[in-house]
Amino acid sequence: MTDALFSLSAAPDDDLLKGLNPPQREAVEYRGPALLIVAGAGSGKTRVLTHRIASLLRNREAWPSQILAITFTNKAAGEMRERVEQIVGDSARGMWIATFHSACVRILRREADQFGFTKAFTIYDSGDSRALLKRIVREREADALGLTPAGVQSRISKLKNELADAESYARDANMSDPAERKFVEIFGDYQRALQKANAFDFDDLIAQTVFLFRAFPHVADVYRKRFRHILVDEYQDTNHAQYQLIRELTKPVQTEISSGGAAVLIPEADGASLTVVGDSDQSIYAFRGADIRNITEFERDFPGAKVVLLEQNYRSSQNILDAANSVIRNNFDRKDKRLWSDQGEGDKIVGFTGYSQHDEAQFVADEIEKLRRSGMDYQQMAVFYRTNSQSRALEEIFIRAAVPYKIMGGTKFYDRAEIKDALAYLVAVANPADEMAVRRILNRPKRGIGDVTETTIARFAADNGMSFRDALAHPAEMGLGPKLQKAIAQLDEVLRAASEILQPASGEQPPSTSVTEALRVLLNDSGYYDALRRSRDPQDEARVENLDELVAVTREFARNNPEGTIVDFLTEVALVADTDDLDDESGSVSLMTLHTAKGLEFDAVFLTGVEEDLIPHRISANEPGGPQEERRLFYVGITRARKRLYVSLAMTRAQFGEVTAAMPSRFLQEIPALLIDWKQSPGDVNSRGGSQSRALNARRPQNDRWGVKPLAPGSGLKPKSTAMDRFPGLVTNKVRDNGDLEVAAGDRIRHEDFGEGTIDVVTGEGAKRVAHVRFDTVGAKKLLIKVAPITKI
DNA sequence: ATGTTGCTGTTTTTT
DNA sequence: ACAGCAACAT
Repeated sequence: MTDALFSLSAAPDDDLLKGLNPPQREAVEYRGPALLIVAGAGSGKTRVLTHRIASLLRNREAWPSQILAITFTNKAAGEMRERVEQIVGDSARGMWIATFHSACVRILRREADQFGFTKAFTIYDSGDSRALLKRIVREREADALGLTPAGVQSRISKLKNELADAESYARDANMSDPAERKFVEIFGDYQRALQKANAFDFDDLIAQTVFLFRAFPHVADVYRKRFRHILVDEYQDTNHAQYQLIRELTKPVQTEISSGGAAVLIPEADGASLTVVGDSDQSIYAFRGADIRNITEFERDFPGAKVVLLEQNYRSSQNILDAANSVIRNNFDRKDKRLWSDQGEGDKIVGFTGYSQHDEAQFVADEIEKLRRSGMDYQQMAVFYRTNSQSRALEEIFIRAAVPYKIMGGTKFYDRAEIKDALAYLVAVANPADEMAVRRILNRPKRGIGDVTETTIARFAADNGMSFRDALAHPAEMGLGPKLQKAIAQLDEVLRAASEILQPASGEQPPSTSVTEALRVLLNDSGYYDALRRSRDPQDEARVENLDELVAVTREFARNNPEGTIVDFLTEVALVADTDDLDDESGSVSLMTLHTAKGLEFDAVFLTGVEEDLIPHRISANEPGGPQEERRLFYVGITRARKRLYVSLAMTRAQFGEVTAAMPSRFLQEIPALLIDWKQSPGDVNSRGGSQSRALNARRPQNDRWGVKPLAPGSGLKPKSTAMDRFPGLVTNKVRDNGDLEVAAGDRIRHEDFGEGTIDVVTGEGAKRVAHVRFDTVGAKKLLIKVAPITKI
């Protein structure tokens, strides 16, 4: 890093400011107690943040260890660290660049002993806490009062985000309402269960850190003295607990000394300097407690705060920005802000209306291939949707069309049952107090231990004042059959063996490979692996592969963290969502929800399912501020696009197993008509009844907003059903298998939907053979030979 | 204790 | 459409 060394000694900031516009420079250079950077989409805020940090370091205004930068996702944290490292080199090491959650975990692990936890505490994800609540709701027989685990969970989460606990809530609650009383009992039970299990749920990570700081000011002071510069990204999405955490950290440090019998507070250090970056137009997490007021009232909260506005957009073409501006303008109650660009108009937005979600997906796939042929890489394209369930139709079509894709977020790797089982084994060793984890693995693989035996063990543990885990060491004393005794003893033995690997009795530090080793011992000696391999269920084959993958993850972890412990590993998997893994298995299109898309950018963006009841989502209609938040979500989607933006919808959508008619989203009409080039407008689909194949459709003249020609009575409007009739089995769920079909370049084929064509080339092998076909009428397409409805002619 | 069947609600977004 | 689950059967 000669570069970094050089720049450390060179005249400080010139290269850091080069290429920045005036407000950006000011955001980098301003020094003071509080700075708010209002950063519109694509205005270069990450650049400003990283340069600001670099400038602090270079000018020796701060040591790396005095900097705390908080982001919302691990991915963003990783990117920021990387970019700072690029500028200042290794001195970036000691900085805390982390998410709220991981920063809090670090603090809590250090201080756990102070308030009744151990360093090895477990982090419960929402699945874990729902499982726990399910048990409590059942025990308390709360379903009779209309309390469901999911409902209770979301209420508790909201309360924790407001820093309320069971007691404080009970003070204000209407305790004459039996359901309310029951809820308070459940909340209390839940919190005690967490404490007993030495566990925190997601919301606790933040809230308990705040409580810790408030209860132990001397602990808080340690961090207040340490962090002199605190920077928070995506500030518009902070909730109350996070806000209070920041407040605690930025308080001045005072020392109490007694002088003449009276205690006097002497200021010892100023509060840390706080920089926040955000854009209230991109606030999309109000539903989980984000409070937009944190940013709108920043100047009141931190008097004397400096505000810098970044409005020039360096990402998108003007047409895209115009669309974004015209949409967001419809939100009242916002400061007017207009993004502008000097990059020129760019291409028009392309619109398309499919007859069904599959038709829509086919359009997306076709356009992706067109873009690819024009030279754009797949990894520069993204498809967004409002709900995860919408990804299915897209996937089905993409597989058939051989479009390489990856789904970001969604059903997570770590949510799979076999992975959770494997992790529960590790947790049972690392944190034996976590009864949920031990119970989970009790009968996995099947050991013949059912409900009755489980209760017997729990009873024995309670009677003898030992933990559930420790009770497993005494199977002979529970009056169980010999088979059960043996099963329990074996489990106990396996856990013991793994514990010796991870936490040797000798007290010495286990090698970094110990996690991999322990996991292998646990999965093999418990019989888990064998049970899966013996099974005839074809899904179990995939499960074995997933477990192999998990083993690979532990190996990777050991490589990256030579000092890493089992607790570090479990922290990482608990906090690192799949969205974060930057697996640059390059060359695939990214599919994700609009929420996941925040903070990302792509050359080409497809906004799909732009329909009423989807975006804005039906449920949002009843929530205060809901429709506005949906509009911001749509705005976030639009502003992710650099060059090409597509909006698409379907006239019918299968939901809950039945097909319903869909309406164009109100947000579509907020985009000026002349910005959209409709390849097929909602009007086309309605008035033509879908009688023509899309590929043959010329663009309709735009008579009105959608290009709908007024319908004469009795005109050729066909019953709606024809749209569907015309596309029977465009996507069938029957799994075709052409496995043995031999095709080669030059062959003529016939496709059920696309007609006849000539094969240009065949790529791939085995089940993944792909035919690149030039059809006579619909142009070039790629087809996965194994599943395509084609015949040779 | 475990496997099978038919019923239920479910799909808003996530650290 | 589908997963998850209670009730019933093995």
